[in-house]
Amino acid sequence: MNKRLTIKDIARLSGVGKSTVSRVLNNESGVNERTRERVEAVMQEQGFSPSRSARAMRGQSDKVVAIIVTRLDSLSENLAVQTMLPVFYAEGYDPIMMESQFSPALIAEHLRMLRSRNIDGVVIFGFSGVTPEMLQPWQPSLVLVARDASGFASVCYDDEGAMQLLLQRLYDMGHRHISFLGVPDSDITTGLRRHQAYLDFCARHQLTPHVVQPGLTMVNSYENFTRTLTPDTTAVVCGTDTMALGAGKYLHQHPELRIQLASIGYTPLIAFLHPDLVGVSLGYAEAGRKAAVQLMGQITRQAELKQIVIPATLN
Amino acid sequence: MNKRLTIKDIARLSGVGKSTVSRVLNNESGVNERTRERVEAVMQEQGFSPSRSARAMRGQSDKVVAIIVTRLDSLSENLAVQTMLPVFYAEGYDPIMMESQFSPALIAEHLRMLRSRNIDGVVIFGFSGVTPEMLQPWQPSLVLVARDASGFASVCYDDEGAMQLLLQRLYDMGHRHISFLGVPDSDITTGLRRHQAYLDFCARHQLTPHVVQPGLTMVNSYENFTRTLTPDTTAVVCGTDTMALGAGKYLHQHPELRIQLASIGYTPLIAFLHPDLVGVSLGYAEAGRKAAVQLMGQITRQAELKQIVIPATLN
DNA sequence: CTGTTAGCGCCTTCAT
DNA sequence: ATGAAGGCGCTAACAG
Repeated sequence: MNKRLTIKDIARLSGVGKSTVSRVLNNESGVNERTRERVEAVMQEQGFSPSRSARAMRGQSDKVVAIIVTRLDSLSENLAVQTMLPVFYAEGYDPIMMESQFSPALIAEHLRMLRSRNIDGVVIFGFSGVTPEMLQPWQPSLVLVARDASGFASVCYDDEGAMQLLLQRLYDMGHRHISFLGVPDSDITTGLRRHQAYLDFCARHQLTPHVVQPGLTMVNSYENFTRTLTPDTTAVVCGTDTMALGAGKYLHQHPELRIQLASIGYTPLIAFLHPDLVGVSLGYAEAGRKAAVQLMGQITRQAELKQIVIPATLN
Repeated sequence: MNKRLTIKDIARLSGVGKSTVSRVLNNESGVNERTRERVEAVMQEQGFSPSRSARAMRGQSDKVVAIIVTRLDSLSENLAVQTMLPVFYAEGYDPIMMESQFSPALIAEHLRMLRSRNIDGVVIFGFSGVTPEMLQPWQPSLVLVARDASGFASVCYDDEGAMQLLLQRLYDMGHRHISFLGVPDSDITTGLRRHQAYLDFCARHQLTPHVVQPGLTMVNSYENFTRTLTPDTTAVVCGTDTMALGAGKYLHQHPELRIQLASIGYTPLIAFLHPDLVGVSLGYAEAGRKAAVQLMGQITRQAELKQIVIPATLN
C-alpha cells in the first residue's frame, strides 16, 4: 500500500499553498481561474482524492448514514433501499446496513452503536414495537419508513387508499360479496389499517363484511382460505401479497371455485403466478427515494420533519 | 448536538494524561491496574467512545468494508449477506452496500470510489462479466462469492455436487428419463457447470440426456416447459429455483402430467408451492459467514487467499 | 487572490 | 508507570 498523496503533495506539485488546494477541493469562490485549472489538472493526473477521515475530523460529519431494515430478505424493503442508495452516494454519503429482525431490543442496540460511531443519520423501517422513546435522541436525523410517529419525519404507504382502490375496482367489476383475508390487527399498518379500510368501504357501500385474520404467512392464508368463503362470496381481498400467494395456491388446487383474487402488493412473482389477480402497488421505490431525499435534507439543510405519504397505484 | 468528549476530557476528569487514556483505550500493557480501572470507570460513566475518524487518520484503518451485491433483491445473496453482517460488526467493521446490477462498468466505478474512500476490503458477488483485471488492485483484500478466479480468495457453491445429488436422488427414486431445464451456458456457474454436471451424470449412468436452456426467467421456463418433455420423460431437473417456479406453474395447470420436479435452490416459497419437489440447498448462509470470516482474516491477519467451496445439501 | 498558522482527536516516541 | 510534545491530512482564520 504505497502512501496516498495529500493536499500538501498536490500543493507542491502545482506550486501553490495547501489552502489553495483545499479551496479548489471545496469549490470555494475566490480562486484565480488559472490557478484553479492548474491545480485541478494536477489532481486529475495524480488521481488524487482527499482523505475522508481527515475531512471528517475537521468538520463534524463522517458522511455516513445507516439503514436499518427489518430483514434483508424483505422484498418490499429491498425495493425501497434500492432507490435510496443512489441518492446517498450522489451526496457523498456511505450507507451502512443493519437488520432489526423485528426486535426492538436490536434496534436499541444498533442505535447505541450508531451514536458511538458518530453517524449522521438513520433510516428505520418501522414495525410494531418501535417506540418513539427509543428513537427520540435521533429525532432530528431520522426518517421512519412504513410507520409514522408524531414529531418524526416519515414516509408511509397509503394503506387506506390502497384498500379503497382495490375494493372500488372489485366493486366496479360487479362484485358485491367480497371477503377480507388479512394480517391480524396487532400489526398497525398491514393489519389494523387495511382491515379498517375494508370495513369502511363495506359500510359506505352497504356490503356485508366477512373477515378472516389468521396470521401473516402463506401457510396461515392457505390453511384458512375456506373460512373466507360464504355461499355468496365472489372475491377475496388479501392484506398482503404473501397472503395472496397462500390463497392462490388454494385456488389453483380448486379450479372449480371461481373466486376473484385481489391483494395489496404487486410483485413480478404474483403477476406471473396469478395474472388475473387485481393488485395495487404501494410505491416502494418511490418511498425509498423520498426517504433518502428527506434524510439528506434534514442532515444538510435542516429541512423540516415532514410526514410523507406515498400514493398507491392500481395495476 | 453537544460536542462529544475527547480523550483530553477523559484525561482531565480522571486526573491523568492523554497518553494514559490512549493506552487504556487500546488495552496496552504497562498501565497501573488502579489507574486503568479509574480511567475505565470514567469512560463508562461518561459514555465515551473515541472518534473513528481521528483514529483512522492516525494511520490505522477506517474499519469499513464494502459488500457489492448484484441486486439487493436477490434472495440468495441476501441470505448470504445476512450472515456476513454480524461477523463484520463483531470485529468493529462497518459494512457499506452497493449494487452492481450485473454491470461490469458499475463494478469498476464502485471499486474506483471505494479506493478513493480508503476502504479496507470488499466482498463481491460475482457474475459473468467481472474480469480478474478489474479486481486486481483489490486482490489482497477481496473475497469473491459465487465465482472464483485464480489468485483470488473466493467462496463458491458446489454446482456439480448439487446437480449430482439431485440426479442421484431422482435415479434412486427410479427415474431413468430425466430432462434438464436450465440457464444458458453463457452463465458459467448456473448455466454451464450445472448443464455439464447433468451430462456427466447421464453419461455415467447411461441415461439419454435431454436438454432445454431457454433463458433464466420464470417465463422462459414456463413457456418452454413442453420442450423438455419426451414421450418417456418422468422427471425434470431445473437449473434454478426461479426456473422451477415457471415449470411448477405449468405442471399445476396440467395435473394430468405426472412429472417429478427437481431443482437446485430450495426456498421457503418453493417448499410451500411445490412440497414434493426435490431440492438441494447451496448453503447461502454458510457461504456468507465463511466469506466474511475469510475477508476479516485477510485484512487483520494476512490470511492466505483460500478458495472455499460450500457443500450442497439435499432437502 | 494566496500563503501561513493553528488546531481537530488520536497515537507514538521520548523523557521523566 | 506516566506526561509532554509532535504530527497524521485537512479546514479555517488571519495575514500579506
